[in-house]
Amino acid sequence: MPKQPSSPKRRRVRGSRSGRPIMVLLDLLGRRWSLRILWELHAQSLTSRALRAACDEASPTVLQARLSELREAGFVELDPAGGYGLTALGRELEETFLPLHRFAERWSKRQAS
Amino acid sequence: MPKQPSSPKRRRVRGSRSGRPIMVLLDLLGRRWSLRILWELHAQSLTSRALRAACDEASPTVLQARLSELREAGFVELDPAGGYGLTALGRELEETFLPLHRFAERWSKRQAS
DNA sequence: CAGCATGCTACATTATTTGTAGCAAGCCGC
DNA sequence: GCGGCTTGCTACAAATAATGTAGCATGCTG
Repeated sequence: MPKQPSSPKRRRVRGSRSGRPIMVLLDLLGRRWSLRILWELHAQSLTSRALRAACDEASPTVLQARLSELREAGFVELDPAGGYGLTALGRELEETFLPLHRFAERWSKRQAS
Repeated sequence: MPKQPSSPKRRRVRGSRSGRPIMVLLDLLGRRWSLRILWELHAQSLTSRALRAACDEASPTVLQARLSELREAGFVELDPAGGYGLTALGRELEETFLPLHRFAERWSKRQAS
């Protein structure tokens, strides 16, 4: 199977050897704080520090890393006058998550287990 | 309360100090392979090894960890006769992601940057 | 200029993930 | 009941990613 035989040059996309867009996206969103960042930016733009505060004071290192990735992906942008915000594309993506909120509420109630 | 560690010496829930369901969910889904697992289980149940194959041969350690978490969350279950599958709740959650597929396709095309 | 906020980086400490090997239990044909 | 197979799952060292704290350079405002 397509495994690195012995010369570990460099991995490909990370999280996906297939490169199928959905896999790439799933992996990107599956990194720590990615979903949370998109979520927190949902209502308004935030400065990097305000975002950090919104994200339970996550370390600036990861936040900055995620922000770079999300910017590169075109979901987030740095508005020169007012911190980070979602792009049109990012907003589209974010809307995808809206049902998640309702789901989470329902889910937490069923948490009898 | 689902999770609220009473000892202040150590970390709290991980990913959320608030314990708001959506934050807990966002954190759970934001762990590596969580989203992917739910995605791969979308069409059919898979044995742990088939799932591993579907997930680019991710290490069984994480897969097993994620599987436990997702089972505890009530999204996934181990069908004695046929491997892992989504629960009704898990299927509900998974349906939330369906628009993501279309989005990913569109996104990959706009990947001019 | 001082005072403050911003985006971002350094870096040592921890935590998580990876990769590989392997276990015990169940099933099948023999 | 013994190989030969598959299953779910675990061990564990090495690699990678995240955390927490400090701090830099820049751009304000007064």
